[in-house]
Amino acid sequence: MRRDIFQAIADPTRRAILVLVAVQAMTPNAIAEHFDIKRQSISKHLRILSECDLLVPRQEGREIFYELKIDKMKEIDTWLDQFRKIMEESFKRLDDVLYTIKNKKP
Amino acid sequence: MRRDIFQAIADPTRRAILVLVAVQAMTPNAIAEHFDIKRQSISKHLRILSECDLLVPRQEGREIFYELKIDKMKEIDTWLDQFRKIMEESFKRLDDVLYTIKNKKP
DNA sequence: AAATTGTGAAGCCGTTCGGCTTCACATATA
DNA sequence: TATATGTGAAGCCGAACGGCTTCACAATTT
Repeated sequence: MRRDIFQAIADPTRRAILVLVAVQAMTPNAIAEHFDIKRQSISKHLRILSECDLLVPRQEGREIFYELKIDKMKEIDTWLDQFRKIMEESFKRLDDVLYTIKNKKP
Repeated sequence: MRRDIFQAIADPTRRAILVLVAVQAMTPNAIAEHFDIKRQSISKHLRILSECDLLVPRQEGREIFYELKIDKMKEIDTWLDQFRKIMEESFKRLDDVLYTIKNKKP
């Protein structure tokens, strides 16, 4: 089964859960109250998010609080870095071109 | 049909296509040569990426070059911003707590 | 005009996904 | 002990996905 962060955040419900939990760790029931979805379905999402290490469960008596692992979110940022670098290179090449044109002009 | 950037980048092949095209605009055939996948399947991915405005086709004679629209990638970055802000707030609150503890110590 | 090449669209098939319902188990409360 | 509550797991179903094959069309080349 495909299980990576990108597949995990592909679902809008899961993205909403992440935002919710980012503010404050919550139990499955508390999370479900914010959606028009049954608790069991939320649990499925929580399992996927946990398997991807985006969430980590913390037992407290008979309740389980799900907490965001912000470090894992950085992996997305790291992936975006590729494009920042590539674009940076492009602009640099463009600058070179412009520089060459400018210096050829006189 | 679900069609947003997050669903688009959920597929590893599509992520690879984006990286490839980021460096240099390419035709479907040229892209397909980098994968062990039929050209037609690549075309499907290109259609999805185009529908999400991550790529834009540029006709040149009978060839079509697909180009990255870097601006669209920024939407992912914008989404990540939520978490940066939330985390910032958390640290600020933590700082407040530490500051209070420190000042109560006299 | 005829043949070749680049591309997209349609349809098929097996797999995955997202929701639901039902059941099982562990913890807390009476 | 008996009951209520919080949670996860399994199974079902319809929809979507990712790959494939085949076909159709437009632009180029001969």
